[in-house]
Amino acid sequence: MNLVSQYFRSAFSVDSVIFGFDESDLKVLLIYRGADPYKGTWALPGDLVRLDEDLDESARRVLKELTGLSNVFMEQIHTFGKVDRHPMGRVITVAYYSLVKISDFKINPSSWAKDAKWHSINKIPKLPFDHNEILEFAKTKLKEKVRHQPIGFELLPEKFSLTEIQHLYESVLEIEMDKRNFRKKLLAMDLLVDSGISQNAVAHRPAKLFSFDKKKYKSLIKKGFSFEL
Amino acid sequence: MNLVSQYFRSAFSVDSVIFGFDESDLKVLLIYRGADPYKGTWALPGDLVRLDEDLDESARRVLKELTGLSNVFMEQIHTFGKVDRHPMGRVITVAYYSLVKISDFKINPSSWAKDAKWHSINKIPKLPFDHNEILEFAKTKLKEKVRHQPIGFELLPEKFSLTEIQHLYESVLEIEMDKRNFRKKLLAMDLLVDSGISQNAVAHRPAKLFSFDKKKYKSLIKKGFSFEL
DNA sequence: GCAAAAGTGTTAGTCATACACCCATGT
DNA sequence: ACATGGGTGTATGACTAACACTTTTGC
Repeated sequence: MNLVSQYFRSAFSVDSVIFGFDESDLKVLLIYRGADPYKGTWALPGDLVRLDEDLDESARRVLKELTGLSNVFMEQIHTFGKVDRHPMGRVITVAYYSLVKISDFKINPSSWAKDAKWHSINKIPKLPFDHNEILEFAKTKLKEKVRHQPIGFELLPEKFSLTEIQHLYESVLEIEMDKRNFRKKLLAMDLLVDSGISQNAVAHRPAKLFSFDKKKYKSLIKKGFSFEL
Repeated sequence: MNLVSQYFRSAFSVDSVIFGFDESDLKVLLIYRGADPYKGTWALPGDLVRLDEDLDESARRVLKELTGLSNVFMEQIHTFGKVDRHPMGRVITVAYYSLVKISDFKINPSSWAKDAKWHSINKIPKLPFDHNEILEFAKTKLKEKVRHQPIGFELLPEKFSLTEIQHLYESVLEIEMDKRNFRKKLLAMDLLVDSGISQNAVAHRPAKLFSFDKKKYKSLIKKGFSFEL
């Protein structure tokens, strides 16, 4: 048996955990599978990697086909490679997660996805393949990352209130945080700019809206600053 | 073109960054390739994954073939999948790192490795494929991990002095640390047990030797303790 | 007795935590 | 006027960082 017949008989896929945040709730975008295997079940979006595309490219293609979005925070999580994880043959999958602003787009059903819906992170159904395991890895990775890099903002609209960002942290980390201490720490980093705008039409004192100063963050990084929340 | 002919024409490999520590120096085990491609160059040990083995199994097999060791700390780093990274076809590689005690074994040259040698982390030659990039990822991952989990001990003999473990941290993290503060913090965690033994035949005051109490660590973890250095 | 690394405490400053009331708006 | 969430400061304890001299051994 030569090398080609012995080894070059496998495939790899990418699967994406797409996180969004809405109404104080962390959400994940699941698709309703329109193709076998597991046609007709909720699953993570993903696809086989084409022979002529890089892994990261492939993950971005999947995201773009589904959401139309392309400049999005995305990172590799882990690769899952149990022998029998895929019913059609030896397929390992490289898992990615990405962070999107829910309000930025409408979902485009595609060839492999008949439908797609946001699912609250606490109400995830049983998923096919090893997708529940992948999702657990994604949550853990997001928890670690969000404390050491200012990626939470990727999930919020351009302008947001301090309470919104706090709720985001609380729901990602699954802990409660003290309002005064949270604000003190976050504002002390000097990475938020007061937009001068406030909420309106809310039945309480309107909150000031801030935005994240990406340029300032990058320049602070160069000076040795390290984000931590 | 059906699915099999279109996609099931690729392979995947595992590559291992095997770290060791000796004489105050972090080292990496490189092999001298005995097979094409890149026969006759230093490279990371690795092999194609067999169709009937899990990814992690495969990484452990590579390590065992080379060193004979099997109960070793090992963790996945990242998966590298540029289209043209391998000259023989579409091969993505899943990179792992492991931490071994250098004194525990002698290297076994194997089918794919004509020879193997420890290379100081600061003197790594140009490596084939994307192996230099993999090594950089491994270093970064190790730096992050060693601060949040007591894995440094995996690189030291059963019994070690406080100065040895400090040097290990210094060379992994590429920083200098204060002797008194380091000891205070480490001993305060109450994870080291004084073996009652000291160094001998050293031309200075002999150091006490300690060992790491794995059981105690596991029980503290359950109570919510989190390691941090 | 000299060289070499081991071992050991205190102080000052910074950071994390805990905590409660008044304010602005819509209904 | 009431309900709702927005906005703000202080005090205490914990942790971090900086720093220098004595001890034990081999040669």
